[in-house]
Amino acid sequence: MTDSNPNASLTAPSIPGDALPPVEQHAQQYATVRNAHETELIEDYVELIGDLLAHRGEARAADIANRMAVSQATVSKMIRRLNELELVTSKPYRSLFLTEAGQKMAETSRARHDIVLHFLRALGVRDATARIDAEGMEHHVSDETLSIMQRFTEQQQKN
Amino acid sequence: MTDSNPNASLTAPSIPGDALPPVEQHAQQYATVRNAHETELIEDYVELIGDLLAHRGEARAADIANRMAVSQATVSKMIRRLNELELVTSKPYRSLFLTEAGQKMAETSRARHDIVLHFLRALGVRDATARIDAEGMEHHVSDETLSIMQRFTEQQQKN
DNA sequence: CAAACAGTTTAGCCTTGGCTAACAATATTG
DNA sequence: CAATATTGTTAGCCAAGGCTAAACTGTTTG
Repeated sequence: MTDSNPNASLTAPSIPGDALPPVEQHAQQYATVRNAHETELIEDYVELIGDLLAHRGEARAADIANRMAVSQATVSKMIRRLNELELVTSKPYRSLFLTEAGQKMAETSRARHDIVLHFLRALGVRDATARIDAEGMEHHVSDETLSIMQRFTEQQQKN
Repeated sequence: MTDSNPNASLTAPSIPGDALPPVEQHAQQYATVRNAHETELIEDYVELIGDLLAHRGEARAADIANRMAVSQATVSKMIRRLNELELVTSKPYRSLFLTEAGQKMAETSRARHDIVLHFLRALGVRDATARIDAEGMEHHVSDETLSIMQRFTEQQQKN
C-alpha cells in the first residue's frame, strides 16, 4: 500500500488546505507538461521561421542558429525533422519556407506568444523580463488561461 | 551577411511595432528557456519528494512513479541522479529523504509553485486548469514576475 | 575566373529521460 | 513460514537535442 494511506496523519500532521491532489489528477499534470515539451521546440523553430519570413523575407539556417544561440549543425538537423513533419519546405542551400501546416502553427504560436507577452507587460513586468518569461511560459498556458489573460490585458488598456 | 539586412524593408514590408528583438536579446531568451529545461525535471522530482514527505511521512519510488505517470525504472534511474547531485539520500528498498540542499530546493520550488497557482486562481482560472498550467509555468517565471504575481494575489484577496 | 569566405550539410559523438523485460528484495497473508 | 504480491533495481534499448570537425556548395571579390 503506497498511496492513499489512511494512517498518514499519524506520521505527518496534515497540512490544512494544502493536500496533495488525487493521484490521477497529479499524474495528468505531469503528463501534460511532458507532452508540451515534445512540441515546444518544434513550435519555437516554426514560430521563428515565420517571424523571419515576415520581417526579413527569408529564413536562413544561419539566422536561426544566431537567434537561438545554437550551432548551425543543430539547426540543420532540426530542419530535417521539420521537413519530415511537413512543416517547412527547403531546398539545399536555400531559404526555408513554411507549408500550410507550418504557417498555421506559426500563427497560432505567434498569437499565443503575443497574448502572454502583452499580458505580462500589462501586469507591470519590465519588457526584457516579460520577453524571457513569455518565451518559456507560452507553451504551458492553456486556452482557458490564455483567454483570461487576453481579457485582462484589454481591460487594463481601457484604464 | 545574414542578419541585420538593410534591404529587409524592400522584400518584406516592415510590420510596425512588432519588430524582431535584437539578436543578442533574442538568443538570451532561448538560452534561458533551454537552461530552465535542464533543471526543471530535477526540481519537479525534489518538490514532489518534499511534498510526499510532508504529507505522507515517506516518499517511495512507487508513489513517485504513480504520481508522475512514469515507469518505476525511470524513477529508479532518476533517483540515482538525485543521489549523485546530493539532493536526496536513499538506502535501497527504503524511503527517500532530502539532503539539506534538497530541502532548500524543495522549499523554493514549492513556494514558487504556490505563488503561480494562487495567482492563476486569483486571476479567475478554474482550479484543475490552474494546477496544470502552474506545473508547466513555474520553471519559467522570473523572480520579478513572481513577486508581481504575489502582490496581485494579495491585492485580489483584500477585495 | 580563381581564391577566399560564408553558409550548409553530414558524420559521429554525448547526455537526458523515456521505455520493457528480467531479476532481486521486502512485505503480506493463507 | 512458505507462497504470493508488491516494490525496487539493473540491463539494454530508443529518440531528442545538443556539440565539434570536416566536407561541400554558393557567393563575392581581387
